[in-house]
Amino acid sequence: MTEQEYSGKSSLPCRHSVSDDSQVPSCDDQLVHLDNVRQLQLEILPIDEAQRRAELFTVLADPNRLRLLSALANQELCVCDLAAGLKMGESAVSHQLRVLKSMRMVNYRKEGRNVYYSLADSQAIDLYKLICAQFSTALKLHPDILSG
Amino acid sequence: MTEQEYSGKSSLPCRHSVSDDSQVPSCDDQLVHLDNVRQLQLEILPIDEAQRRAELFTVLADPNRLRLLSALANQELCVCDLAAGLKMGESAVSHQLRVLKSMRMVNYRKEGRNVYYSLADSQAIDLYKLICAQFSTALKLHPDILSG
DNA sequence: ACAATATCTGAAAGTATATTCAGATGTATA
DNA sequence: TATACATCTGAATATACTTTCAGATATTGT
Repeated sequence: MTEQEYSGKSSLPCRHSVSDDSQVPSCDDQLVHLDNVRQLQLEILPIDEAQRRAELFTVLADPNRLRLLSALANQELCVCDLAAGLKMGESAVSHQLRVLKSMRMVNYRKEGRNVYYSLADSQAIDLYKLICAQFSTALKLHPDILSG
Repeated sequence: MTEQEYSGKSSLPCRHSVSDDSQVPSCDDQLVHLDNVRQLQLEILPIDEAQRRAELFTVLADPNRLRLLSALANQELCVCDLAAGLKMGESAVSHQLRVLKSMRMVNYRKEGRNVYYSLADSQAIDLYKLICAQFSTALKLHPDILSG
């Protein structure tokens, strides 16, 4: 996850063989290599945007957080019911809800001793719902997705 | 990421107050609480499917892997050009390509000393492309997504 | 005020992940 | 064969993440 300038021993251009009419990128000599790399750098997802996208995927990369979101998709729920429903400790649920809250994916509402959480109305949740829809569609077409 | 049965000190049902006509789930007494939890468990994403989805998101949760995928979206590339283009060490690129390969997200083709990688034609990549399309659409609608 | 309850918080422990380094493998070329 | 090169691999290090534990905070009811 570090983004420091790469300065390892292999920063020199490689010089692998290539046919002239090839569609394959080549680095026969330093100039061509540098041109290819510069061209690549224009097309590649910029680091800061890659970082932002990766942060969203990081939040979605935990099965318990996915289950929390799926539980809240139907109704607002308090911490203790979420903990019981997911068979998680209440402290663990609270920690994970804080992660979701920091990404503006859930809202909370205090009522007496309880705190009710619900899906937020945010851009991150919009994207999450779209992804979920894609998952459902893909799963219907290919029930063995990601396992076969 | 452990999925062991929860057996902590707080597994007893909570008993928070509730109004009778409430849409809010209640756990006034043990029976209602258990019913709610059982109902919840029917609606929540099952653990094994949450695990599978989380594994895909885990692969997407690293900025360098997202950048590798974006580079390969346009053309097949060898390890050294990817390393130069992304300013990563070649060993790091190789390690990450192995992760992508294990999820069947990239193919490789050996040509002499070089190994050319390209996006695979797999269900995981289909889903990745759909997610990318959603990202692009959402980003066009909301340029400040995930940061505002 | 006191006890019980629901939630939150921070530290600790265990696990997972990413990169680097050193060296191994396999290929092309002099 | 010997050298250079591209890639891979495994160990080591550093960082990040998840859960648990103990205790803090806040609210309700006696």
